[in-house]
This record gives sequence, structure tokens and C-alpha cells, in this order.
Amino acid sequence: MPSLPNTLRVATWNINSVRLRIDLLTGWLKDIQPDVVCLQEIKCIDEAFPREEIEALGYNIAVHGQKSYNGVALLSKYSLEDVKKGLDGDENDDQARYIEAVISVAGAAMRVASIYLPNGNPVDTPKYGYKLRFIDRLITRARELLKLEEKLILAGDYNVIPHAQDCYDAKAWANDALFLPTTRAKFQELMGLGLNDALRLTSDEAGLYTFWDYQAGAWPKNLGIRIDHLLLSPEAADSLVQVQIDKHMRNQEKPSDHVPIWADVRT
DNA sequence: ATGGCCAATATGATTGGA
Repeated sequence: MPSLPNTLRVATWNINSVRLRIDLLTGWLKDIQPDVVCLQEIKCIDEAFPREEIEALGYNIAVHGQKSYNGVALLSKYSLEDVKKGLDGDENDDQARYIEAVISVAGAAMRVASIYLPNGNPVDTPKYGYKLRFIDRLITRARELLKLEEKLILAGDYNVIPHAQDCYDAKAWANDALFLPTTRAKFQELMGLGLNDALRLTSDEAGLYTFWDYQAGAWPKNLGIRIDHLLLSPEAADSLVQVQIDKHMRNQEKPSDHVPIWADVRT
């Protein structure tokens, strides 16, 4: 079920080790046929990224890798231009959590970023401050990009539960870095620049999740949260066709704890 | 008894995830 002509299918997926799940990834690529894929938590350096298997399916690749942890990548059926790795604003930040590129399609272009926002737990450690500052740096970048008035998709694992309806039990998450009022306020500040949550442009349903913990039987009990988001500029939002969450991917053998979510956007 | 997992690492215990 590929996208229609003159549309781009843009997906994001926290794959939780691209090497371990390369067969799961290629099978999904063949099935869904996304034009652009934003990967997070690839957990390998650039040289260890399984390029050949993905290039064989017709994708160009841009990687911002890191040993063991983090790491983001962009896959695209079209050429990747103006690749930018990392966010400005903290020269001491050595974590690979951001990669951005322009997707060049005949007669059109779309800018896409793959983002792995810090988790931030425990909240009484420097990790939470790092998360909040990372969102500030993303806000700065988003403000610059929105000025261009282009089709823009900031996609990734935001580690933010935007609203109570995006989680199975708001009380259970009340004191967590993913759901604290301070976290959500900063996420809303980002959205307030003029970004649109693609899923919420198409549905106001509660219980639409993208992550289920490996622990405590979270998946069989459907105790999930929605933390993977596609944020669209007004130009991209105006061209949105549909959004899908590939929930079936959580049922695969050796799944990631996140599932892919994608949007079709007219070029 | 209120838990239960998983990935990477010069690996068999630790760190990080959410």
C-alpha cells in the first residue's frame, strides 16, 4: 500500500537498535513503502549502520550515530540535501539526537528532521534539566525553520505525553519526566510556534499509543503512551492526507518497544 | 508477593531506557 502519486509518506520509528532489528526494518519498508523514514535509537556508530540492506531497497541514508546509545538516521527514496547533524546551543552536548535534511522531489522539497528527545528521568538529576534545555534548543531551530514557510516535518521520539488522553493512566505518570506539567508546557511552547500534531489533525480519539513498556505485561494489557510525534508546519498540515500508527509492529517477534507512525503529505 | 524487560558492552554486571 504505497502512497498516492504526488504524496510523500513520512514515517518515524524508535527502532531500539537498528542492527538487531534490521530484518524487521526491511520487512516493514517493503510492506509500508515509506518515502522517508526517521529512525531513533539506532545504537551504533555511522560505520556500523546496516547500509547495504537498506540501500538495496532504494533508499538514500544519512546517519548521525553514537556508540551504544542514542543515534538517529534519515532514510529517503529521494535525495537528501543540506544535512544538519545536532542542534546548536550546547557545545558540550555529545549525544546524537538530531538530524535534519531537505528531501528533494522533482519540482518540490520538504524538510524533515529525526529527533530523539531526552527521556529526562529521574527528574531530580541533571537529566531533567538537559531535557528541558534540549527542547529550548529545538524551539530555537524550529523558529528558524518555520520562517522559511516550507513544508516541514519535525518527527521523532519526543518523550513527551502531550495530554492525559495520550496515556493509559495519567495518575501513574503524574511525576514522570514524560508528563510533568513543566515538560508539557515546554512542548506546548514548541507547538505554539505554529506546529501541528499530525495525529491530532486526523483524530481526537483517546488511547492511540506508540509505546508500550517491555515490563509488567504493558503490551498485552494495552498500557501504552503516545510519545512519538510528527509535527507539521502549516504548509505541511494543509497537505496532510492521512496518518497511521503501525500498531501491529508491537506484535512481531523481538519488537521495538515503540511502533512506527507515518503521515502521507502531498508534495 | 503489588512484580513481570530489553539492549550494548572487550559482556557474565552495569548502564540506560520510559
